[in-house]
Amino acid sequence: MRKLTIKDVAKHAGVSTATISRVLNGSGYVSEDVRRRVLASVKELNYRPNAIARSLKQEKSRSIGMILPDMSNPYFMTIARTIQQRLVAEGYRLLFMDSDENPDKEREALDALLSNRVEGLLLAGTGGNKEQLRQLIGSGIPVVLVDRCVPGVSADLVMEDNRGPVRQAMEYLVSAGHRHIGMIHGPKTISTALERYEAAVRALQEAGLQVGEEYVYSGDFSRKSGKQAIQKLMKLPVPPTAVFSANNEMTFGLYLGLQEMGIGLDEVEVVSFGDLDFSSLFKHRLSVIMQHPESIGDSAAGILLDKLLHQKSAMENRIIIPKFVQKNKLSL
Amino acid sequence: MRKLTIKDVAKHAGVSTATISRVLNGSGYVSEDVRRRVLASVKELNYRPNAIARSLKQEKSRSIGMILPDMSNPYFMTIARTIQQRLVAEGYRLLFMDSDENPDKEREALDALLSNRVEGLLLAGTGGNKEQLRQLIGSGIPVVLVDRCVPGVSADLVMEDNRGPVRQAMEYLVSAGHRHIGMIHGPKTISTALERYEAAVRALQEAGLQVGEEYVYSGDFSRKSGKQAIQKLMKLPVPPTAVFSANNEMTFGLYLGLQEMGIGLDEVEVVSFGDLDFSSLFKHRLSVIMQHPESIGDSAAGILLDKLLHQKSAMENRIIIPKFVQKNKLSL
DNA sequence: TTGTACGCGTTATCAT
DNA sequence: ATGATAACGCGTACAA
Repeated sequence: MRKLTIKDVAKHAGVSTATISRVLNGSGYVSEDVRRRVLASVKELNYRPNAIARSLKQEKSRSIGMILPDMSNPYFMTIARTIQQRLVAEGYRLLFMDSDENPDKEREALDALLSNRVEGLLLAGTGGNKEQLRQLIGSGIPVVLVDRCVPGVSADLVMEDNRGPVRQAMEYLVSAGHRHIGMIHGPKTISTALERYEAAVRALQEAGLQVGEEYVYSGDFSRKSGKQAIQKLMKLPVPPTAVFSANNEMTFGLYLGLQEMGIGLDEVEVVSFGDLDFSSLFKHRLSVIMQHPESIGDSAAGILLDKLLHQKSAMENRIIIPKFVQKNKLSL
Repeated sequence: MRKLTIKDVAKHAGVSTATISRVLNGSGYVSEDVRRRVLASVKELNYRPNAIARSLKQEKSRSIGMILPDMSNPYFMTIARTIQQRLVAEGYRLLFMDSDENPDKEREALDALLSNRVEGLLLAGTGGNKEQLRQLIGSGIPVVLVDRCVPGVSADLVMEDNRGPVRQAMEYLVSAGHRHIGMIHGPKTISTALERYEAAVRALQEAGLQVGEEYVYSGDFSRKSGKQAIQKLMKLPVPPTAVFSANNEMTFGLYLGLQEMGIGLDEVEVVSFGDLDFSSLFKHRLSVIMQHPESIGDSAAGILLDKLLHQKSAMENRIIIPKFVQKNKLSL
């Protein structure tokens, strides 16, 4: 089966290529008679327009780039899913890449997307590649930062408030009587990690609690690092009675770690930024700062589409407020 | 910032466009002197070749399509992640779409991918769109079916053996003394669901057990349907003492359902096709048929790349054998 | 070693 | 209402 082009269809239908194009795009006038003949030929030959040629001619790729840090984190995948659906519904295709929290990979992804002339970019960044991002934004391509801001780069932004809920969570822990609170944080190059860290430390200080350095563990948002963290914390001379974990994956790791050490999962009071959707299945003393990935995705896609479809240019910052929920109060 | 083309670079470097192209693609001879000048110009202007034009000219899109049923199922996302990494490493880009187990969406995705002239396709199908798939394969585009075959469509295939492990699992349940075994299956249009179903029923029959219709629930591979299933099963006059669930998400739902009904999670012996990676955290009597999404992804990408890069044409069927593991024996 | 010019499959402009 | 044709940005055969 040879490569089928618009010319073949034109020949088959006995009209010019221009007419085929007009029928397929609904542009210009075409008599009902000819239209039917063309459509018949298209169907018979099973012709499908070449999107690449169309893109070149129109100087529009109809594609959007998205770079997320972790394709195996349900939080990001929910965002991805939401965005994907909205964009496809509007006739865009999504070029979706995974940076793996690695600025180098992120940079490569960025390069690839630019070569493909994406019309817009959605990014949950690693914190690096600031210069490229600035250039990119300067060049007029709409960029929407998702979940995380990139300090020094000003762009549209959809994220969740990190500070407020963390403060609330810490106040809860203190009021519950905890005096030794462990902290498992993410890489400080990532804005969400930094904000959660700062807010946590400040809230405790204001509550009159000193946070010993040995109670703070710097993880990398991975399950594995959460596990290592809790195992280190629980071996302290005075182990923490409560722990704050800065994301869902590390919290998961935390519980796996406790389990492995033979420590009851409900012996430690835990606050997690981000949900563990299976937590009702085991005994815990878990409170969660509930995130809203669907809202994030929806807002981000909405803002991007506004710029793409309606040339909106004002910059938007949408902050979604996560809710602090004591799951143990609900489920046990 | 205007749109930058190869001509601008040529002008800036004082050479012809052909030379620029040669430098950038490492094709043909270019003097070291000129090469340096060109690269300097490229960097200075921050020029990036237009992948769309390149694709058109070369009649190669350098992109691969992938359609998976569920972007929120960790099993599929692990496959996706693996494939994505391998393909990107070889210079391909991955157009990744989500069919949501819906043949209509799958069809749209297929159309979009064909319009984009993907050079290969990876598909975990819904079971529909057979005619299109046959055409597609006939047209010479390498297609690798992933995780699921599509009956009546012959193509390369990487999947896991469904029958063997299920038989093993059923024999285990029977030998453990269970006489009332519930079954939660997926849609029979999906090959994995059908195979698991048939194998389960046959194994029980051969063990001399009649499976009452009321013990069989037809789910849709979703968490929600697993929950509904168990809630129905446990309300039977004689509730099952063991349940077989045909995928990970339904097993998750199963436990959520038990939890909601106030039934101890370890009161029912469960066999799940596909792992629950958090199961060590709660009391269970769970056995798992462990799948190997990384192997699936790796093999699938490998086969596709062989065809793409080395024109291999022989058809391959790779069957991976999942291991039956009694998790309770390990973790409790 | 380098430059000229054509063509990839479309869409859009200008005739008719 | 329809057709001829230029142009989108690039790679490459051919010429020099």
